[in-house]
Amino acid sequence: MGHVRNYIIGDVMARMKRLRGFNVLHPFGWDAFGLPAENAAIKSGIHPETSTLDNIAHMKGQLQRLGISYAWERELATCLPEYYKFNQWIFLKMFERGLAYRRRSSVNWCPSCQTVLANEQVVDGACWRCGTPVETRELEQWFFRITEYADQLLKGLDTLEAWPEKVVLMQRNWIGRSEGARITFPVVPAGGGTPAAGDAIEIFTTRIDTIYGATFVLLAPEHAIVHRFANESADPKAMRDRVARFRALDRGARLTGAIDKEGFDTGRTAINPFTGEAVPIWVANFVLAEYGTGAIMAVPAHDQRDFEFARKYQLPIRIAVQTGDEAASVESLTEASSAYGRVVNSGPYTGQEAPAVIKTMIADAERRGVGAGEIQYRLKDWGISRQRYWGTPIPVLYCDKDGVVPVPYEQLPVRLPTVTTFTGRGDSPLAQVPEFVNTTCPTCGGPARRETDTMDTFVDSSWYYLRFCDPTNTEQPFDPAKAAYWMPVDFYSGGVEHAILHLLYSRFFTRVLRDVGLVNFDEPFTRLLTQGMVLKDGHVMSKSKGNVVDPDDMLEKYGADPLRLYVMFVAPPEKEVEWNDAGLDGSFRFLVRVWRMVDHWAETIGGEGIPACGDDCTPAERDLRRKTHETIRRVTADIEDRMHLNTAVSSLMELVNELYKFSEGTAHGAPARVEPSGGRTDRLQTIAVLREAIDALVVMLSPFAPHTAEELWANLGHADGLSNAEWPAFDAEVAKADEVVVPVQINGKVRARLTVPAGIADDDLRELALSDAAVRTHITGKTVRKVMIAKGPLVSIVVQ
RNA sequence: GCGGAAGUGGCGGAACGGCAGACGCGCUAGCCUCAGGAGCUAGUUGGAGCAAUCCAGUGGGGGUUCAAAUCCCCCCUUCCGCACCA
Repeated sequence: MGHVRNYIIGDVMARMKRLRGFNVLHPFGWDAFGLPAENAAIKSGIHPETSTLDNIAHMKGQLQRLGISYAWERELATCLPEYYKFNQWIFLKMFERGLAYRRRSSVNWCPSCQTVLANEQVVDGACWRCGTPVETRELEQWFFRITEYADQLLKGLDTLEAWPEKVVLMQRNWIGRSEGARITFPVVPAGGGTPAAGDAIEIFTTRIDTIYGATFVLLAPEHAIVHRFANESADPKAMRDRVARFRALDRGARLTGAIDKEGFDTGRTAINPFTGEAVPIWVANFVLAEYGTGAIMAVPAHDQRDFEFARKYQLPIRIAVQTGDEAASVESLTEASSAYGRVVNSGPYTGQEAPAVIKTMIADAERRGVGAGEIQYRLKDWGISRQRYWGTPIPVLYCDKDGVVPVPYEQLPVRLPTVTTFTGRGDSPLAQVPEFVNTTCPTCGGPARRETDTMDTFVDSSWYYLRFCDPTNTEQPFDPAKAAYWMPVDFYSGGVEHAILHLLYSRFFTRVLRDVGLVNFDEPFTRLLTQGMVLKDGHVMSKSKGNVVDPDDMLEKYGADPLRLYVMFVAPPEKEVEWNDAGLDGSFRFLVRVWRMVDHWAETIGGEGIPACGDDCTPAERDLRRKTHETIRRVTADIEDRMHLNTAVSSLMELVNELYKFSEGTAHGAPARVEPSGGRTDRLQTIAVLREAIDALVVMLSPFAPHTAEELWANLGHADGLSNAEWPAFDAEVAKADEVVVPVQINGKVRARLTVPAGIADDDLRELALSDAAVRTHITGKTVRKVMIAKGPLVSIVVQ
């Protein structure tokens, strides 16, 4: 149901914009590769291709029954070679640019299933399928160098004015930029003495101003130099065992929660390049190998983690920054103070203030050749290798002579071979297909082996929006000219679950394709709407919870229009909603009410040749016209500017209520059919006013309830369908009220309401307010201090 | 721990410095009906009053303002994201 909501929102926007005269591209594609289909194959033996195509057929039928106006002629499915060929094409472009590369990296490995698991398949540190504790394995994996674009991706966020702030913030945090410095700590040889040139540990810090308080160095267990220290130690095996234990412990504990800070002394020391003193080097389980340099300078006085570590192992603590007037003593410290302030105990820098001192110290480090300013990102390169079948083959082969060889463009696509048995065991299923694996090297003609990993399915979804511009192109992913016409995407909606990965990857791909010369913009999605989830009994609908509301059932029971209308009416799109059948009844009733009302008038006011509304209206007609135009204004703004589709619907409901009242006042029925040529003008005017209101209503209703609206439109005698209709034009002159009700506040409380001509002069209004009977009872015997007229208008009187 | 969002009738929600509760659901009464899980009309925040009207009221407490659901500060609750990022 959540997806259905998303599609309806998009359809309302698309239909509305079409009526507004825009050329709208509203396409649909199937993100068809991925684990669910493969897991089903492992369980049931049905081939992923079969189940995927079945699913597509079923869902397509559902979307069509919902009346979502997709450009089906541009439909695409990522599992088809016509599409994934260009995943491979883009991969090759990335490879050429050094943006796709291979390195060893750790993965989650289930020893029982003999396979690699994605992070989300690891539940509480164990395999989701068999419950076996997950191990870490080092495998050669392909990566996309997204970190190359980290700065651009961060800066680009500032231009995304029509994105929810929340998503921008999440991306900003995810990218995680830190400004700091890389500092070299020379390593003292095992037996003591002067450090050898070039033998040093590099650390990254954002707080170089605290470096005089750096009393030890901490290494990640994975840090390369730890091996060497072990070899050079008295008992290499003992040290290696401790490291191995840390690495294993670390993993399990990370997945379940917090881990205790632990570490051990390597027995070695390094020189703090600022103080010149030798400080101990320890290994600590909380230092991350993947971030920075995998080594840190520990400043226990000013970093809470280092503080806890120092206290636990009785390592020295030294204060280097003072924030208040009084110097704190090391003995009295109960926690680290990470605030910026005045640098103390810091040699020549003592007395200088952050942030200036940070600049000075970095400059000095650079001049002395012991470090440099550096920017670090939390963002890591994107590992795209999956040891799975149902995905895009990575277009690379391995030749004994030529090494890693990209598949030539003219040999694309590298087709996914048909694998018939799925066990879920062993390495990549593709490795079990010799006809696939064994091939010839395009460079030397000798034997070569194909890469058997497939791509992460996020690759598929990182550029599909561009493919819609030119979905049948066989030569390139899309024609740049066509992309330039349609792109970037003006309106993009989806769940918040895509806030980081999908949207970040798409932004990355867009920039890569820009650098390749295929697109001429940086940001793929101009306006983003993150729609809320649809809940049932307070929980996300899911098969395992058994709380799924099947859209098919609702379509069966109510039809598409009430379902569409209800889903739009129940809450603003970005809010999550609790599913409620009773509300759907209400939407159904509303549509019946509209039908009945239009049906009632259709014969009288239908057909061609109804004149435009004239000026000599009865008060009732005048009111209806005003309501009509006020509704046009509100509905237009609600859909186009605010995307508050729920209030757009409620405005339409108000107009319908008004029409019922109007009909009531028109002698309980329709005036007799009046021929435009010989009719009485008052009747003609009534007809014209009704026609204006009902035409506008039907057109504005059509994005929400297209089937009903189309039928009504035809019944009203419009020869052309709604696709040729125009969104009604707002006339400010008509919408303007003749009279307005002005509240009068006395000391902040509304004590009276005056009905006055619109546009009344402030002085006259003040006069009227002060002479009003109800107002007088509240101000007699008191002193009027102030009378002001606020926009609205509204009168505010202050008395004492 | 850090960051973010949100707390409004019995319910979904409107209003986002200017008439709190639009619109809908539910409920109540009346009309129409053989009947109604149909339709129409009216009512529906709490308290006082026959009534006009008055008092209180947007999680709690303070503040800014002629005027606060709306802006600012503190607190409570719920949800979400990140979680040793040096």
